[in-house]
Amino acid sequence: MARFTHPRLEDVPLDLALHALADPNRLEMVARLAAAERLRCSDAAPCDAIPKSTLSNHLKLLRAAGLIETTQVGREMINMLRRSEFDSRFPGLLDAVLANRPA
Amino acid sequence: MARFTHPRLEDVPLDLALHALADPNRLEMVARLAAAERLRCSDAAPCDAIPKSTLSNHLKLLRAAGLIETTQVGREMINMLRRSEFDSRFPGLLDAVLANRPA
DNA sequence: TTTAATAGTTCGGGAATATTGAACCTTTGG
DNA sequence: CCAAAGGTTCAATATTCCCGAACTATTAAA
Repeated sequence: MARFTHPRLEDVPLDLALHALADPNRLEMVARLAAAERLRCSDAAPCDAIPKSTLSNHLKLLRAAGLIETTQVGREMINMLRRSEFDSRFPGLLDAVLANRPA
Repeated sequence: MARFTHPRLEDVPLDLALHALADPNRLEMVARLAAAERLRCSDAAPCDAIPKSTLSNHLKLLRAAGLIETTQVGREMINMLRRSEFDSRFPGLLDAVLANRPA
């Protein structure tokens, strides 16, 4: 019954977006999603040491920040970056953040 | 005896910088500093409703993120943005954030 | 030279957030 | 139908944040 709610980008405040990106784990997840189009939750994980519930919570935050969209496919939750929408809302922001991400 | 410690920009992680910017009050303060060169703490405040101790704490965070430099002059603490240093460390980041700041 | 005011910092405790183990829900394979 | 896979939700713990009260340092006034 897991249905997700996605905000309209115009309703996402800058602070929320920045806060979502201001975490090493979430940023890594965003980077993976930026490189991969669509990923299951477990594949979007920044590492395997992170608990499932924490991962789920991070994804929820990224959704609330308008960064990702999640849809259920079978028993998997497929995540994808809302890149063009996010870029329209905050021009240049995601590029700048990703470009400055540590190697 | 208030002497402040400023990090080398190379020691500032991206997450810390983003976290510092991911707060409406602090972002407003950064914007004011970006427009004014040098400001006393009370003049850098985002509004007058904010308690002194909270303000002081915000400034401490901005310092730790390498965003501002504080020096004591008489009984005032003068703050200025470390713009060029920050820009060298995180190219395009501050510009992108400031450009997307709400009106 | 006291005294008082200005400009902030620091400390401590309550409020708000984050993390995560355990229990749970759904879908699919056998 | 039963068990496993893939996640979510809940609740308890841990962490972080906010702000009043007390404090420090510098300057102005008396």
